[in-house]
Amino acid sequence: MAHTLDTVFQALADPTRRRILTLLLEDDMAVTDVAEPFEMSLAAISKHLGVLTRAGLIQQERHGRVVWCKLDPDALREASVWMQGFGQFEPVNLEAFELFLERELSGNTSTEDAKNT
Amino acid sequence: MAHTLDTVFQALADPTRRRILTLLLEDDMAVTDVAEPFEMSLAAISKHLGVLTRAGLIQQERHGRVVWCKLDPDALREASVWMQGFGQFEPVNLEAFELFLERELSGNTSTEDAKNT
DNA sequence: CCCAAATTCAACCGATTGGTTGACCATTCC
DNA sequence: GGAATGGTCAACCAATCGGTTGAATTTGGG
Repeated sequence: MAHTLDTVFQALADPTRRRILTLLLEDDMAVTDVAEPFEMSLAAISKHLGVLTRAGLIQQERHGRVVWCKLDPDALREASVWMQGFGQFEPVNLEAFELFLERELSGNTSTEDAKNT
Repeated sequence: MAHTLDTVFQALADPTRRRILTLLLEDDMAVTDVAEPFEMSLAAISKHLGVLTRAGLIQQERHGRVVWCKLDPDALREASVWMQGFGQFEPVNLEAFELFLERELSGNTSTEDAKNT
C-alpha cells in the first residue's frame, strides 16, 4: 500500500513511462494498444505498466484477456503537493542567501571558520 | 536546459535527497553541515549533492574551502508544470504540504534513525 | 612551512534498472 | 478441440545507483 514518494518519482523519472501517462491522459487503453507506438517489446511495456501501477499512477483492470489501463492521478497529486511546497518557500530562501552573503562579508565564523581575506 | 525531467524526477526519487532539500529549505548550508544529520559518509552526501546540482534543484558555490548549497526551485517548478498537465487536481494547499513535511521530518523514512546516541 | 579542515576523486561492491528473448497462461473464436 | 490473441513470467544482460573506504586536493591557520 501507500505508494511512497520514492516510487512515484522513480516512476516519473523514465521518459517512456511519462509518455505512457500522456497516452492514457487521452483515453483508457489495453496493454497492447499502449505498447503500439513504442519501439520496444510488449514485455518491456508490461513492465513499465507494472511500475506505474505499483506507484499508484495508473490502475489496471482485467476484462477477459484484455487488461485495461487507466490514469489514476492520486499519487501524482501527492507528489505535486510535495513539490509545490518548495516554490512557496522561495522568498524565504532568498533571504537566507542574503544572510549568507552578509555572513561572508563580515567574516563571521558562526557555522564554519570561513574567514575571507 | 541542462536538467531534463528525467534528471529532476530521478533526483527526487531518493529519500535522502528529498530530506536534503527540506534541510536547505530552512537555510543555506555547507556540505559538512548538510551531511551532519545523516548516518552515511560525507562522500555519499557529496554525491547526492552532485545529483541535486546536476538536476538543477540546488546550486553550489565555493567560498574558500567551504561549498555552500542553496535551494534552486527552478527545476522543481519545471517538473511541477509538467505534472499539472495531468489533470485538474485540486489546487495545492499549503496545509497539506506542511503536514507532509512534518511527517517526513518526524516519522522519517526509517532508513535511518539513532541520530543521537 | 606544515598541519588540519572541507570536499572531492577513484576504485570497488551489491542491488536495481531497463531492456531482450522465449516459454507460459488465459481467453476467444472457428 | 485447437489455434490465434493478449499479457505476464523467467532468465539473462549491460548499465546505473547508492553506498563504502582511502587517497588526493585545496584552503586556512598557527
